[in-house]
Amino acid sequence: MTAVIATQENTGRDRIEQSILAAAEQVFSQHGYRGASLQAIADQAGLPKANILYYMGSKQALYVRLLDRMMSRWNAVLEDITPESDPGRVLSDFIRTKMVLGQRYPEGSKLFAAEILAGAPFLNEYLAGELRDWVASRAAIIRQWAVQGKMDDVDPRWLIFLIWSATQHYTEYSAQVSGILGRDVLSEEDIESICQFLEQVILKGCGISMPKIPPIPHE
Amino acid sequence: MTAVIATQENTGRDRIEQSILAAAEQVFSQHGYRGASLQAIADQAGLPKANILYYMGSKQALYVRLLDRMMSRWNAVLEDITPESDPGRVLSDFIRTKMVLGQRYPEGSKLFAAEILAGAPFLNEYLAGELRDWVASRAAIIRQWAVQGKMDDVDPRWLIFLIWSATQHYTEYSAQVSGILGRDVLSEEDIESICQFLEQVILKGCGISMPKIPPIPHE
DNA sequence: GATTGCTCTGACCGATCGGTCAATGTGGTC
DNA sequence: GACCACATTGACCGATCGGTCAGAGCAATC
Repeated sequence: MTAVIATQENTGRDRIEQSILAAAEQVFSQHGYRGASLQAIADQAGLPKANILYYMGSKQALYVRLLDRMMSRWNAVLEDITPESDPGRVLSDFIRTKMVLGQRYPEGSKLFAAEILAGAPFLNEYLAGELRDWVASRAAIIRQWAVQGKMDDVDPRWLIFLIWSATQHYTEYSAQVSGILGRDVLSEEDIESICQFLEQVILKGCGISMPKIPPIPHE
Repeated sequence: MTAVIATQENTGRDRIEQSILAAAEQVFSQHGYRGASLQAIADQAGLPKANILYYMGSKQALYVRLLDRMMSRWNAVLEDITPESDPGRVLSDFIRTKMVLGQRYPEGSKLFAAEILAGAPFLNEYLAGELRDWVASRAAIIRQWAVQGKMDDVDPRWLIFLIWSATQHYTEYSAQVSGILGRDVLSEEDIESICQFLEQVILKGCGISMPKIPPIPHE
């Protein structure tokens, strides 16, 4: 009572905003933009509804902010590959990185999926702009790997989509995967087993020998 | 005016129901169960809102009916495989059948995806029951193929999920794929190119030689 | 202790939600 | 043409939607 503790900052603006974002991510990811209600987000965050709007301005601003946050988490993926890179190592890392990202931000991934399902009304520019360029540049490098004989001559775009879809499946379809496997969440061993399966099948399927040195330790 | 045409049956009950189902599938697939409104469905169908409820009873009944219809379209897939089947032929057919289904019923596929994203509130029983058994029985057969040396010893569950996700991607993420490829819809050539890629990578990745005879002509 | 600048929130707004219902229309039977 | 079963739909219900706002709470400054 007498001592003033300055470090805790328990009700700081930042902390409140983060809790709102976390609650909103959960609700939006389940029901999409239209299906989510500010009241549900407020209940999830344990705050009055008016408080959500005080901090976030509007439903749309809150939603866009979540999309931006999720997209920023992807920026580092496949950032530094070159025609000289080892395809096995790069693709193996790509698979594991995407898998880890999905496991770390399941709500964010589902939010992204719901946005795409709705026809990407808020992400059209991003998809046809930044992301398109991202894919094009990576595809160009992969094509060079094929020319160099490091791998089979497969369409790089389909390869990228394959890795995206195969890894995303385990977060966005977690309800289906859980129902079929008969457990609520995937264990560490499950994840490792899936990663090894995807590495083995995709690399071998593209005519790439497995990398000798184990990939970067994720985390 | 004078001649009564009895064959057209332009306002028959069945025709109206089908048009409502088509409209509802489109709206539900975009916005999910919560996000879809009966008014939007009615507008899409060109009918008054009360008419929708007269034919379908309730929003939930309409939704469940759409889910049932979509699931029934899957029943024939991988129905008649045995331990003696040729893995290459079976998996190749599986890939093409799933791809064609997704292209034929894009709204139904997206509806299914939205339901899973929401946590599968209406499909929990199905997933943990019928579908689980379906996967288990197919997985058992695939495992026998591996024992017989027809293919590598990969986890059949991950293989099934891989084919599901890779094919579904092109319908459920069509907005993303379109944005990246820079065209509104995938051409016949695109689809064929994707099928060949998936066949090649997945079969080779599982240690299966490509089937000599081309697969069943779809359609 | 008066003033100031945020933080917070109950009460409220018009619009829309899923759903009900009474009234009217329609086609066939006797 | 009276009757009947179904088809159709405008009007309405209470609940909830996203969003606004006035005012209470509160800590710091003077």
